[in-house]
Amino acid sequence: MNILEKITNELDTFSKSERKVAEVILSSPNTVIHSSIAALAKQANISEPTVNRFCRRLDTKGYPDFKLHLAQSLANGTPYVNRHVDENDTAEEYTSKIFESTMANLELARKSLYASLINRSVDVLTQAKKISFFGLGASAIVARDAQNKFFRFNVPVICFDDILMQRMSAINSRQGDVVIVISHTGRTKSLVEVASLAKENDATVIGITTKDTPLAKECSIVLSVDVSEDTDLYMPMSSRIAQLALIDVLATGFTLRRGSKFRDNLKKVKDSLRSSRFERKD
Amino acid sequence: MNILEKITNELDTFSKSERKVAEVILSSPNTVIHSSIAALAKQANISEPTVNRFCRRLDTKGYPDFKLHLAQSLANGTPYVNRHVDENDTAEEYTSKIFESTMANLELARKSLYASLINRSVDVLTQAKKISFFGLGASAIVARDAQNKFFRFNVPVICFDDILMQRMSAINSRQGDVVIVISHTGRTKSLVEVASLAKENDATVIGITTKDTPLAKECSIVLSVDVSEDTDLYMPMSSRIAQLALIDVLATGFTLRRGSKFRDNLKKVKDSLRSSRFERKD
DNA sequence: CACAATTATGAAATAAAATTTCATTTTTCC
DNA sequence: GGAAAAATGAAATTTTATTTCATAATTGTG
Repeated sequence: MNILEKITNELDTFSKSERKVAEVILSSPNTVIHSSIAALAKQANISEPTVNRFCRRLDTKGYPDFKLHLAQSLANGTPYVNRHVDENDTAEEYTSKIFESTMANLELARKSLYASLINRSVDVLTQAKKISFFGLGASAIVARDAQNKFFRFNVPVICFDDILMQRMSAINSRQGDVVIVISHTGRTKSLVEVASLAKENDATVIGITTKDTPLAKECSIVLSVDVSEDTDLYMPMSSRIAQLALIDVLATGFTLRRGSKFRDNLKKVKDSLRSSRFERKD
Repeated sequence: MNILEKITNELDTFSKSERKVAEVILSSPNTVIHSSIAALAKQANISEPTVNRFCRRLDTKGYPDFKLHLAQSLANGTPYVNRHVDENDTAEEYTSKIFESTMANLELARKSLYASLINRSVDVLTQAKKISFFGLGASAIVARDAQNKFFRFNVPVICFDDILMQRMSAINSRQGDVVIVISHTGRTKSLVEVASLAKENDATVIGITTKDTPLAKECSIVLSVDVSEDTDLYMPMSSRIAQLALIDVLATGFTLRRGSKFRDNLKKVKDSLRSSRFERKD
């Protein structure tokens, strides 16, 4: 794990002096990697051994080793940590925080995905007689986006964002149909029922949700998209963004699997939109 | 520049002994970052001062500083660059590429946003009598998402994703209304017209689009979201994801501006959804 | 090819930095 | 309120890095 996140996470377990060090480090990690242990101790108004103990507490071998870890955390320019929006943030600050935590969440989401499951999902999607996307609330938007994407592939695709239509559609599904159910929480009752109904009617049910949830249990394939919990009131839901990225992945997998003849068709769809646009001059 | 690349590049300019150090470093950089200068000197069969001189030659302050640079080079195998999906990519590969280029695009988008314009947008949004979101195609999804978010704030908000309703709504707009027009290309004819109509009727028009486009010219405020061009057929549009992040930013700014009493209200909306969900056990 | 000039190298000395030890202070818990 | 435990820092020690300087290797010149 990123050592900066680790420090943030364990902030409560630190002693008073250790917290002082932690604060100095978090506020200007880029300075710290160029400071000696003495300089850092002075900045935090504590002694050198305390800094050393602090480093060991974080499972590093000592101060130099700690700096190495810190340097690695900072390698990507800006550390994509989940920083929380604060009441007194300027526009500049909350903009940065939101973009950064969105990126951090995408990183998290990617790590939680298994290539083999994506492969299987693409398999069943390319074989599907009909593809349905179901979502509610924020996830309804993801379902619509998916419909948009797969519609271009010229395959039978539907999308519903109301409970009744979803139920009816699920009941009418049959072997060879693929139903993709999208829900971040995986606990929305009606969606869990829809998944269950679709499964009873022999459709393949793919869940884009968090693992180990009631919804996940009803699915044939679970594509788990883990993002950090949005416990903070100010923090927007990054889950839908991670879900959209996953839709992109599935759509790309679909395109690749279908081969080159199919891709010519895709280009036609793109070109067909041209006349509705103003020409570019450049 | 990455220090490992730098070593490789300058390999010819090194002296005999320096090359020995370079080779040891290049062959197992991960060991080196945990070695002392003495250990490395011994491994390369040269003296400690030579290692030190080698480090300085590469514009680092000394051996410890050199290790820091090395650690950063090794930190993240792949930086968030825009890598293109290739026909022969495995699921693992295209998943990584898509997530990474999405992150790279978010980074780009963030850089193209001006805090002052976000501030002004939040200003007009908090003052607005009515807020309308208009988008077509992929941007329609963004508009819906925005409606979803702002609806929770208990303000009059509408969203249309068909041309006729957008036109009618634009014609009926008046002073104090805010119209947010979303379009990645900024060249969709009907949307440019809608923006123009809304402006004629004294609404404040905020464009979420690319700068210097026909649409941008019609807007009172342009929030430019630059992402790298999706010239590649396989590459999905990251623009909508950047737009969604921007919506998050606006919504957050809105919440912050409205103050604490308003936020209690937000919490109520969140809580009201609880009964539709399965309880968590943990 | 000799031989000065330049450059590269390493042994030893020095300096700097980090760590350990241990006494003192602070906190916690009965 | 006071003993036990934990936290902290001063000083000593150890480890690590750097500088100095003498020597070796290389280069260029006549």
